[in-house]
Amino acid sequence: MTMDSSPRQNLGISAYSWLKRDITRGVFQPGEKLLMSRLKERYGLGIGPLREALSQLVAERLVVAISQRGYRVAPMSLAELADLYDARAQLEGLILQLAIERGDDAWEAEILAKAHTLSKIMEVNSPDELLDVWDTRHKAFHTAIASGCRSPHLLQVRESLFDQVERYRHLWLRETVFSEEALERKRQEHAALVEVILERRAERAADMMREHLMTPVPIITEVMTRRGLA
Amino acid sequence: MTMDSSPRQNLGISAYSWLKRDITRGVFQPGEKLLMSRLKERYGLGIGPLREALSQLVAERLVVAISQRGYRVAPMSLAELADLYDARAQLEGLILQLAIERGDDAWEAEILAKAHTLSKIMEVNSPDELLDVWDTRHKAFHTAIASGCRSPHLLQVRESLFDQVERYRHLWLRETVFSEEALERKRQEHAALVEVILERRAERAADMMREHLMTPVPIITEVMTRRGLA
DNA sequence: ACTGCATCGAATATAGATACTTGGTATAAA
DNA sequence: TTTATACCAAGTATCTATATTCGATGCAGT
Repeated sequence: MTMDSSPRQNLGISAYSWLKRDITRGVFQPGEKLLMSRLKERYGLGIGPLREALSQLVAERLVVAISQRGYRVAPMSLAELADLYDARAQLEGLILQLAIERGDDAWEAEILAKAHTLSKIMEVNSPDELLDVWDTRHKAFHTAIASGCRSPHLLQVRESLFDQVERYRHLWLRETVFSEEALERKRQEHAALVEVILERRAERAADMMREHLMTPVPIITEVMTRRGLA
Repeated sequence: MTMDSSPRQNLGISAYSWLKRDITRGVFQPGEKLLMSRLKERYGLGIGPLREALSQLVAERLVVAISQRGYRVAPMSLAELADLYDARAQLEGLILQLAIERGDDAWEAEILAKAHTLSKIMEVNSPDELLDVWDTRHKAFHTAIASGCRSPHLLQVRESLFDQVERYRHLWLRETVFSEEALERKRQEHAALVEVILERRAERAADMMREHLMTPVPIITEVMTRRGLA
């Protein structure tokens, strides 16, 4: 049988996924030194694959390498928060304008589908499950909108900024998802966004998108200050 | 003496620079398999540092990794050429609009300085030197314009697309720099661009920038077709 | 001609050797 | 007495070399 269930994934690639997840989830603090001995123990891997994974994360700016002095988790700061969200909002605005120019009927349908799935979340057992489900569907909704631009490379660049922002966004998620009031506001913003998009009002839609994406900034600033991360 | 002149750069980082250079310069063909034995021999390094360098290049999409089957140079295609240049033109347009909103007097001065340096190239000994000098100054000119957006992360994303496009751009360079006619046209486009930027006409400037950045596409398409790279 | 087996080559991982940095302590000078 | 510097020891990153595993190719046998 050639249908082997184990495609034998390269250990470096697995190490990459696990490390990325642990960094964005805050298992490793910003600025923290990533000791090879610790990582070896935690993931049960040799140094080689770990160095490979770390090299990739350096390229994605989630980890910084200091020559001959090992690796550290990239630091977080209020300045980076502001710039990262601004850059992302501007880029997403551009992508949305292009999507409105270039998107077809299937694109519109996909947006409506994802918006519906997002707005109707029920039957969740635990708060953590709510967070996971809402987050997944929220991402899917925004990705559906962006995909209309039909440019793989713009979408790739969008992904890259998204990965960098994820650590900050994670701080915001807990504050938002567990507040019925905040959740309701998001619901309204999304509905308004969909409406303007379907009317193909590019300029207005881009403005709304930029504004929508900037709303978490004050909240995250507050959380970071409170926790002394700034 | 603590002033050691050798900061003892990690071999992985050097390997990264050399490999990147050799890939963008076409020493390794698109799609070509990167044999560890070959690389070891060529750069005089062990496998470890090479794997590190390759991992970073994978994150930058210049190399693709096939699990358990080593690494290959990322393929080139007409489809990627078109999308890459489109994405870059759109992004650069956005950045220019922001730069015109946000740039100060020092920014304007820097643009004028770089434009002047670019337009007055003389005293070159060889054609290859002309290519190098012109390319360096051309990049500096465009970077000076972009830097006005004051967003490190947008500039970082711009760099990333630029690195990906460099292989294609290199094909175009030889066709343009060695033609006095093409060079003169570029000179005029740059002058017109500077004029509109200094007048702070954001919309018009962005349009011109997008158009300016798309001009190499037909030429590169022609070269690729001629050489059977498509 | 096709299938199964063996051999070869390449990628991957681990383990060990080397060289660097860092923190502490002791000594000397102010 | 205090401060600064130099030296020493422990820990850590980095590299090279070796072993293992996986895939591919060629040959032989049916």
